[in-house]
Amino acid sequence: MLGSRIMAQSVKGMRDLFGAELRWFQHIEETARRVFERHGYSEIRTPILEELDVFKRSVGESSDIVNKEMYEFTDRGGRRVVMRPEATAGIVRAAIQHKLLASSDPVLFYCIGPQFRYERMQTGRYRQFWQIDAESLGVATPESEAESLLMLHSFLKELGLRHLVFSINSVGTPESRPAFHAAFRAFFAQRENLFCADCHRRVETNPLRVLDCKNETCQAALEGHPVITDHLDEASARHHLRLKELLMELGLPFEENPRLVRGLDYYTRTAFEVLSSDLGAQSALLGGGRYDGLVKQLGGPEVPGFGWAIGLDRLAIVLQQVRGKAPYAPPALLIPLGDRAATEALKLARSLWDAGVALQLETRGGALKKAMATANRTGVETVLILGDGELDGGTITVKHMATGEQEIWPLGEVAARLK
RNA sequence: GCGACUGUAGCUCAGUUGGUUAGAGUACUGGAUUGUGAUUCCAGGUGUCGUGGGUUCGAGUCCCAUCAGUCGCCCCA
Repeated sequence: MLGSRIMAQSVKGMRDLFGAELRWFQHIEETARRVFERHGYSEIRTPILEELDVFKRSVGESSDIVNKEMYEFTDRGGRRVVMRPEATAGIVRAAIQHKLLASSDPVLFYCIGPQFRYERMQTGRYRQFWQIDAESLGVATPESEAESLLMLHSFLKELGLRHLVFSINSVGTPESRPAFHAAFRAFFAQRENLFCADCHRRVETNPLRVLDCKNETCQAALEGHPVITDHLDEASARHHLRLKELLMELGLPFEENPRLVRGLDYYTRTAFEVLSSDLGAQSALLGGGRYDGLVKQLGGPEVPGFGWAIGLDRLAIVLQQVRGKAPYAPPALLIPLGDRAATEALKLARSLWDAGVALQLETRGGALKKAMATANRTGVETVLILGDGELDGGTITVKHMATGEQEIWPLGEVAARLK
């Protein structure tokens, strides 16, 4: 008894989803499935646990995720395993394992599920968080990126989000990046005293990361910095130009952000993000990009890929801000009065359920007043009352909670009229 | 990993330089209405004051630790 209070506590950063918030999650997931299937994507569900190397070789050994944020342990068989911190690596691993990339056919997958990162909690940031992920493997064209972004756009549009702007950039290729690094380091050296300690570290390990330092002084010091897109190889430059042309052609709202870089090492060429001001410091609502070297790095053929991930927890917060309550109304409530009606209500409910009608049954057997109060509180729109009078007449009393109006329906018409 | 703040009824919160028996609204239960919901009226439980120590004659209040939450840094979804 003393201990039970302490036990009834979820692990730090892990939460239970239910009620209004879960309604939003469900609505988001249903919308995602509908839109993605319409685009020819199919679902994949990969394991929570992956071999440590899957993430070391993809996300990058220098990244914070791999260095200090992974739930990593040795299982009973002595395997080094990790609870996935992101979805892409596992999906690519699966595609390789099942030889899905053997032909030149594109592989279009989406994946909805929890991810795990051991981090300090903040608004919209949990240690178990949920992502919706879409990956397009096997196509290198800007057209495939436009298609993916178009799908993302209709997904967000159907959720009721407006005024979202895609922020895009190109981070080049591993071959072309050294040219930019050299130019950037030269720029940095001229004014290195203006940058913070973190940036001095970053300029050595990953110069791109200096560009998105949150420090205002550093951002000011970056004025006039060399732009990555000026140092691209010719093919990457054409690719970038073509994508922008397509986005304009399609009327997709975007802005070029030469300081946009991504935290995962595997991105090549196109990188993009969508931010939201409703998320406090955790402004990133979604992000993604191209990863042409990843499949090979994970032991597969040389196959390109493009994908993105959106945070469900954060998306739910934004939707709550702009749309309020989740689009959900509980089904009609059937209230029996008296012992005879209690039996008949179960029979009636069964026939309605069998006919596909959504219905809740009041089984507490208390006063009508109490049942009505519950119905009112939980937002029930229609109440069906079944008492001796109704049973004798083969009817049922129907009350519409919003207006308070009541009417009498023949029992035989209930199924049809409720549908 | 670092910093700031918070923790009192199921929920939202009061609670005076430390002072007796811990409060309001809402929700809950019963009644005015034994077949009608936000309303009104009356009556009533609301609780180990996050947890464990310490200071004190005395701690919801002060100190320490710990757990949890919120918000930043870092990083990302």
